[in-house]
Amino acid sequence: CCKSDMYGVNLKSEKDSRPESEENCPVCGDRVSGYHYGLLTCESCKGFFKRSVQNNKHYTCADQQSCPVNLSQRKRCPSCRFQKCLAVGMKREAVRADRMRGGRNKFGPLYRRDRQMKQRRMIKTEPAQTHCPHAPSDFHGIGSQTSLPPSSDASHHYHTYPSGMGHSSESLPLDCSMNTGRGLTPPSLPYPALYHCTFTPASSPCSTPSSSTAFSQAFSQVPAASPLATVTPSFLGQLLEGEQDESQLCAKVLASLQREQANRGKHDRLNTFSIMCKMADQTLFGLVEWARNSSLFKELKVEDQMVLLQSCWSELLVLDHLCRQVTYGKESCIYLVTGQQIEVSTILSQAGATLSSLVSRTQDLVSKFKALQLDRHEFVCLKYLVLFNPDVKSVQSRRQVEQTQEKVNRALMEHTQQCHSGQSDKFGQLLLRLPEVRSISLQVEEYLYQRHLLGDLPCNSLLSEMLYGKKACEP
DNA sequence: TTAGCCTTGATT
DNA sequence: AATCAAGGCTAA
Repeated sequence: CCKSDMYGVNLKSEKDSRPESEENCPVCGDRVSGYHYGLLTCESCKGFFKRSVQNNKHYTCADQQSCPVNLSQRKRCPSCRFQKCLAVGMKREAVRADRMRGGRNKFGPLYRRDRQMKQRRMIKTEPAQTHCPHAPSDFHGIGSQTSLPPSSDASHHYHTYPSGMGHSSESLPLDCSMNTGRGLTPPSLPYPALYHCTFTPASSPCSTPSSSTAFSQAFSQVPAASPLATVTPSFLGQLLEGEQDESQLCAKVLASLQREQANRGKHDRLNTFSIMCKMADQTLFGLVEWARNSSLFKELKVEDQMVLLQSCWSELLVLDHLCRQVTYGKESCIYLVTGQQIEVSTILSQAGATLSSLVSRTQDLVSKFKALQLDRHEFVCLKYLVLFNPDVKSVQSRRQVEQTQEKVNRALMEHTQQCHSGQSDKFGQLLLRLPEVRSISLQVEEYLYQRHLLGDLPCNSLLSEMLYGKKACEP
């Protein structure tokens, strides 16, 4: 069968075929040694967390509470390390007050569910049946829950990790113009506390039948109750509070994709491009929600809100993508919002010119951002700077937008100077990247529009609506 | 203090 | 009996 090597992307290098779980510790990136205090972590973070809780430690960060926590620097700032432990979902309650040894705790079932989910996502749906690269493809790993034939031999294929046996069917046969090649590696959640976000009640925006437009729906959503419990003193802190939780977003997107696949027939699966569009669409929903919950944004007239979002949605998507790569992305892989990863080389070897160039440009930018060691504060600022763009035509309260942008700009400047005084002119470096973000986002729009003309774009999506809306406004 | 290895013991 | 996440121990 031709499916094995026709895309030439099946096996990773020898050295990559690790004998154990693919996952890395969400705190420091070290090798995981099992479930500890709520999720898969490495041995050292397990120990660190245990000591911290047992001895009731209260660390203080000597810097700005945004120190990098990784394998080489995890010892540097216990405060930020502990914060990150909590942030990724390690549970204090799992540390025993009575210090009793052995046995199991109440998290046992959680671990089991998590394992099941991970395994399910590794199981592919169906063996690739077509030899024709023109045929639409499955997206292995998504929707497997609902589409897995009960007693199909397919169910036996993926009990081990994918790279080991060279499962050729792992490579996705895709429509020619956008091959992403090799199957996605099983998602390792950035914040693997997936059990936190077991599926949301089916009220997510995407499932709404389209009586009105997606955009107005996104706008008519009742804004989520803002988590105002803790009020951070700093302006930057407030901006950061509005950030959505990546694991929740991930779960939401996965759930929506699974619903979508479930609603389709066995032979009517979404192809990879469509799935990417759906992911982008869901991410976009999240970004609109983010903006709308932001107190700064709420101060604007609704008309201005819509115009601004209409103008910068693709830039926000690009920034969001960049942030995800910088935070979770491994070298040479693209990290999707679902937690899945695609090898860049794979995409480059199979994508057309436009997409290749897009991916390369974006990866270049990722490297630059990584080199600059962007922290979360800075990313949020960039998002705000992009959102509050006073140059957008037909903004009514231009002055207000301008002032907000200046305020965020100042906050960003002060932050970079205070927190990263070592990096001279980090502030300037950050701002200098924005034109490239803009340019990439325009190229994305252009690319999507081309695909739309080819009829490839799923309709009734916020994504397509934004795209057409903007095209309609252009001269 | 850190982190790798060891012991424990309820659950499967 | 096997599993595996708790806590414990100890050299660096």
